[in-house]
Amino acid sequence: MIEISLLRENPDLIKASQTARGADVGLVDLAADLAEQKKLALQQFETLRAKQNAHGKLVAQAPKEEKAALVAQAQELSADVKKQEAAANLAEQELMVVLHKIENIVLDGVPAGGEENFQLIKEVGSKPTFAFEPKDHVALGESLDIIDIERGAKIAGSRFYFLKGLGARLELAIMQLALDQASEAGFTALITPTLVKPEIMQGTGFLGEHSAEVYYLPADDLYLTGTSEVALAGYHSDEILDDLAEPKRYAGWSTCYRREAGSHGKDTRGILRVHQFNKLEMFSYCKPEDAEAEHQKLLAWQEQMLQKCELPYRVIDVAAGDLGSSAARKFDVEAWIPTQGDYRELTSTSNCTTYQARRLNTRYRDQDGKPATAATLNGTLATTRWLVAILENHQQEDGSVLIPKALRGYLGGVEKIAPKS
RNA sequence: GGAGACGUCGCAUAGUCCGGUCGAGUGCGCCUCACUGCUAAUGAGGUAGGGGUUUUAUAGCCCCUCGGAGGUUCAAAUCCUCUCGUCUCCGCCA
Repeated sequence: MIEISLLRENPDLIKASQTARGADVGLVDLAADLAEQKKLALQQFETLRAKQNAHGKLVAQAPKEEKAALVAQAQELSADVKKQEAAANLAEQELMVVLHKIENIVLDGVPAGGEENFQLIKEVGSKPTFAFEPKDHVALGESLDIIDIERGAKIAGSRFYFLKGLGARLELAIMQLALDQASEAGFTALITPTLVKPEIMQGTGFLGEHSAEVYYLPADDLYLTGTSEVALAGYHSDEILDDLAEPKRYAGWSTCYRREAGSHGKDTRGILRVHQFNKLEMFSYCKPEDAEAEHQKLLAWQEQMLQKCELPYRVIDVAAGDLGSSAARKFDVEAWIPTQGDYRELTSTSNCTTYQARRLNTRYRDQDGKPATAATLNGTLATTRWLVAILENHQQEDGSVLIPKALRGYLGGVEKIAPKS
């Protein structure tokens, strides 16, 4: 949610942002009008209520014989107050509906346009060259006997899979490596609930643009989360954090569930796009003025992980139209996938500035001890999808896959995964 | 699943039976000041959040919030309904 005062003070900034996103610019003037109406309605209500309160004190103190007359007056007042209160509430609701539709103000420097208008920031590492025909991760998973997609489909349907043997251990190794790195960097590990109540799903904004993506359990009125960001963002909701001199950093591990409703026919092969996977997510709460620096740090930590996994990658600055509504800027780190001849997203980090925290009412005490809205940022540090990049980039001519050195310690020293004979 | 108790301003509690003098007392914690070789102790004062409004500002005034949502009433922390959460006992079960 954007700041209401911004509607009055700098509507042009919001409009420019909506334009860059290709979002509805008309919402801005509409919201400004509604805000004004709400304010007037509220003031009228407050004036009447003040009268009613003052009168109520008279009633309370009046001697018995005068009470009946005073109560009769009070009854009239009460009716007016109720009417005006209802009007003020209605105005508030109308404002909120429109306000929630306005997306976060994109930061300076974010490229305008849609998905294809991203800006390339850098390319790191060298793409592998193969003297043989490289296999894709599905073929490797099968020949190494570490990914079983057929049986996944048998028991749960398409986009489900089993990780087996060293495949299962490799996934845990990636998670462990990421968790260790995060812990060293000062993150607090959190294993989060993956079922949440409607108001949390709503509050984190995932029932808006992503609602078709979300699994829902009607019998219990609970939602399955598609990322631990939901739980991590809700963690400090309705709280005032005492000390944000240093950002508060959490590393949330959870299984993630996604319906992939809008992606029929896309990435149908393998485990690139699945209904269930594991993810380690970084999440930072910080002062708004520290948010951009924190964003760079999250990005640096992500790159560090890619480098530990010895993967060639590029970093892109995602265009305004391709940002989530909460994000003011987003960087994706994409790994090279040899058999696709293209880069694919392994991590994504968003600076949500105060947008997300305002809606969830997460604040901190500034230098004067006054509460102010915090900024939130999130970024992936590891997911199941990393297996795809690791398997494909590190495959050898003999059909084996070399394990990146940084991961070997988590696999009991195993250096490579060899095909089943 | 059954029975019951509870949810109040950082923490602990009073207030709820019998509605108005309660936006709310006390203790602890914390902050400021005084006293004091230092610390401790003691004394005085302060100590929730949001919104609006007046003012150069300090500050003041008004409105809302006693887990949440409704309702009754001229008036609700207090009465009623629902809901969420916590705890205890019983049952059942990974």
